[in-house]
Amino acid sequence: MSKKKSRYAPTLNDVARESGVSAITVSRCFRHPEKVSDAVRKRVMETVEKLGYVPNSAASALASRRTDVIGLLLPSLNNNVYLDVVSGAFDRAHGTRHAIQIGNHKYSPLEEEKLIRIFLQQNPAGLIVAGGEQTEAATEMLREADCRVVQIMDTDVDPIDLVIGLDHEKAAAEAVAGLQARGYRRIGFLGARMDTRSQKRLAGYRRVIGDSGGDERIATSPMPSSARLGAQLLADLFARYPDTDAVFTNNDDIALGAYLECQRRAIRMPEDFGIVGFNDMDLLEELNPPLSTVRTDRYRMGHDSVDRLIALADTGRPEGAGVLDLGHACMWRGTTREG
Amino acid sequence: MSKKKSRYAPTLNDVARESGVSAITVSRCFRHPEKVSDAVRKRVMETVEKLGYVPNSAASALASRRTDVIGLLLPSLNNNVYLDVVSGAFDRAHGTRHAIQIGNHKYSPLEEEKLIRIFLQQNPAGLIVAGGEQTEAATEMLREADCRVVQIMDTDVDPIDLVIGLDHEKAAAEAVAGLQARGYRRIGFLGARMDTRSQKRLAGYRRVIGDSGGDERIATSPMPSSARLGAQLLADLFARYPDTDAVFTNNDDIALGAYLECQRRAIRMPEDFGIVGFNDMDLLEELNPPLSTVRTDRYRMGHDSVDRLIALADTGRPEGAGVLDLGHACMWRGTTREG
DNA sequence: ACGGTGAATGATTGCGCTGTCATTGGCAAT
DNA sequence: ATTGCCAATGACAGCGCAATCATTCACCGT
Repeated sequence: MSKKKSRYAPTLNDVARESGVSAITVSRCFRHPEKVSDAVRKRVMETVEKLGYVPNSAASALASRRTDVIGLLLPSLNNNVYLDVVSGAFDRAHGTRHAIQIGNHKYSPLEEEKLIRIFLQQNPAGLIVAGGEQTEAATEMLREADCRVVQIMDTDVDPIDLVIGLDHEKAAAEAVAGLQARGYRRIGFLGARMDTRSQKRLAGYRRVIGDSGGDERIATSPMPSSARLGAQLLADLFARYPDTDAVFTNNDDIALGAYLECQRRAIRMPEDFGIVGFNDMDLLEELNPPLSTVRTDRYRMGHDSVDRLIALADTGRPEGAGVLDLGHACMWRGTTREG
Repeated sequence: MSKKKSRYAPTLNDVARESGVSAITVSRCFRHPEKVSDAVRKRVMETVEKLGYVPNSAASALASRRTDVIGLLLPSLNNNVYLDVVSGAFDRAHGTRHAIQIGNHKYSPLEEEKLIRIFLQQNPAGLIVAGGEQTEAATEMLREADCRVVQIMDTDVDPIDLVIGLDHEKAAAEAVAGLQARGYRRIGFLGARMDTRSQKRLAGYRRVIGDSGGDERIATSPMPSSARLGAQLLADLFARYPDTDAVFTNNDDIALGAYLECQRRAIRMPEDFGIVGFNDMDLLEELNPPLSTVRTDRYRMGHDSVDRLIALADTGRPEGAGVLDLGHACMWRGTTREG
């Protein structure tokens, strides 16, 4: 297995010499094509094609003190929710000069702070953070950073530049109110991995239950979400509140667990028991009956974040601040009665 | 929203001055710590900590003509299978100086070739490809590359350096033979997105069916996998072969679709019908009955690939060639009869 | 005809780091 | 004591590119 040293890689200078212009003009053809005459640009690009020139991103980054990297900091990679964000981000970046660099801090604020520091040191074109519970220092770094920052997932955070997400409390409240409107009266909440967003969903649940004068019935766990855990949580809830007639859950994994536990106990859905999940994972629409849930647009969060960052990088306009609420949609399907 | 220019970022020279050594010694503390005396290294590292120094990867890459980036080229990001690979890769890279850079070519060999070219231009520490059907040019580039290449997913590819995967045909054959051993006699195959690996699974099915003198019953689609499609494929199969008594599927999404279609038709599993999926997605073990499937270790493929690449990068040893078969495990659960 | 104007292009310089040598000094073998 | 050797450290140059400023030249109005 002999690895040859890679073939000679052409540089800017090679392209410049070959096309009879100076190196900087070739550079401009890539970074500021509008500043080069059509004739020259055409000639240069042909040479680029001919030699198979690919810009050296390290040299470019060093000279310009910025990169075309967009950082994407996520709390987990074991979760379909973030896969969708990643997918959207990559789709948007595809074909542009921008690269997505993922960081996974595993729900650790300290780890996140470290990653932010490392990412910022590279002068990224932008940073997308799905935090919510950053350390003080992390927030400060993001605020001071000389790149744009998009905070995704939630809308009720303190905005740095741009926020793209949804209001989890509101979405949860709507789901719970929807259960009430469908005649369910003793509604419980199941939640795992109670991160900030789950807390917000719980708050939404509490608000609606409180407003209607009902009793809270809550089963949560700090463990990561899984269908198995969802089943356990429902069992817990039944043990404490046997007359519970519906649950709103933290997410679809937990909802699936509850759903299957109901099947095992031969509890009829939606007649005798209602379930509403959160996120709307594709698979669960196919169940019999299909799962009612709250749809969120994670793909678009990833996609639009990158879209905005690219737009800002290209135009340089400082515009773009604010909060973009992607909203949600309650999908009333087979695990809840007709409204 | 005023973005200050980022605070002054310390450089190697700052650390060097502050700790009373030369810049190159500081550099060595990071790249070749064994070449620096303990006393000096300790002092330097304290200064690094104090100043919050983070190496500039662009400068490092430019000067050394190599990066600590490990490329991970995948055919899809909409698929749990690859999420697991990504997850394993990131977990292993976490805390090392290595970064994982993902590329998504969406099952397009031409796109893959382009990505390989771009990635190689950066002098990555290593490249992980989940291909199987690269273009001629792509294969050639990988062969000539002066970084290590790990081919994952399959074992029956032409090895460049290291191959980490499993034998899909064998795994499929075992699953189908297992169905036969459990008394199923008219076994069908359901498959979506018939990429090379799916083709291999189909080949395994065909071999076993052929060897046992049975008739092939195959329903496939070029569409991406989904539970919905799985249900359709099973319906197709029943339309053509009403007496089919079991199916082996391409993957778990399709299996779930078939499973749910059986539920809708009130076909009893495992008594009257058997289903075996492929991949062993966590969720499906929780169903009632739990899905029988073929477990594959995608997480470990990602994890071990990065592990090997890091080991090779650190030691520089040219060792490491060969094929690492991670194997598979048939999980006989509730959708198949006892053996 | 003339200077003014602006678009197109070029020359120079340095980004922060590491490869490659060179240098120092301590220590063992003779 | 002298030599040779090796571990520890340093000086210097240059990686490939883009920011900055300088230059050229066509074209305009007067």
